[in-house]
Amino acid sequence: MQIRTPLELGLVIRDRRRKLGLTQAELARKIGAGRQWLVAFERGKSRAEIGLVLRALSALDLLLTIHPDDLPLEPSDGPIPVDIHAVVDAAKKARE
Amino acid sequence: MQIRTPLELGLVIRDRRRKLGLTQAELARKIGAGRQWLVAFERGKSRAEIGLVLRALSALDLLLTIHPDDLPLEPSDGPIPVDIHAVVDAAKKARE
DNA sequence: TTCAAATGTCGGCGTTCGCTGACAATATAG
DNA sequence: CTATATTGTCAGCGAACGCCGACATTTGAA
Repeated sequence: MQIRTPLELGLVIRDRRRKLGLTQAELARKIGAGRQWLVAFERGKSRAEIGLVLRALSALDLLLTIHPDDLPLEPSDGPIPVDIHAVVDAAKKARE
Repeated sequence: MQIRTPLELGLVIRDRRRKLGLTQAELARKIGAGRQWLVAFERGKSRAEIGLVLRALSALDLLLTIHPDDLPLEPSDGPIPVDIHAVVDAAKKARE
C-alpha cells in the first residue's frame, strides 16, 4: 500500500484496526493517545504528530518503508504525478 | 528502508536531501515549511505533523509504503510456492 | 425494532506547535 | 588561515495540538 496523504494513512490504520478486531478506544489506549485523537487521525487529520502515528503503526504490526521512486517496487501504472510545489504555493497564497 | 522512529525518519530525509544536493533552506521552501522545522525534524522531532512530513517525502521523490509484517515485501530469492487464489481472495475480503 | 456498543462531535484547558528574525556554531571553499 | 555558506539555537508570537468529559449519532446484534 502506497501512502501519499494523511487521509490514506488514516484509512489504512482504520482498516487494519478493524481487521484485528480492535475498537478505537482500545487502540488509542494501546498507543497512549486519546480516543478523539484516533477519531481525527483516521479521518485524515493532516497535523497529527508522527510520534503517535508511528506508535499506531507499531501497535497494529504494520511496517513502514521508504524508498526512492526511481527504484519502483511494482511497475506502476500508478499514482498521478502531482506538482507538489504548485500545490503548496497555492495553499500558502490562499492563507494570506 | 524500514522506519520505526521519528529519528530514523529524519535521518532518511536528511540523507536523501543531501544526495539530491539540496540545502535545508531549499527543501524547507519547497515543502512550504520553515527552515527551523526541518532542522528539528531531521533531528528526530517526535511531534512534527505528518502533513509536512509527507510533503517532504514527496518533494524528495521518496515513496512511503505500508504493509502488514506478516506479508513480506520482497520474496526472498528462490520461487516461493504461493496459492494465488487464496491470496486474491484474502485481498478481496480485506477491501470490504 | 430495540438497545447497547462504537463512533463522531463539542467546549474548555494547558501545552506545544511552526513561524519569523536574529545570532552562534560548524562546514566548506579559496 | 579567512571568508562564506550551511546548519543549529534562541525568544516571542498566534494558532492548533491532544487531552478530558459529556453528549449526539451511527452501527450491529438480539
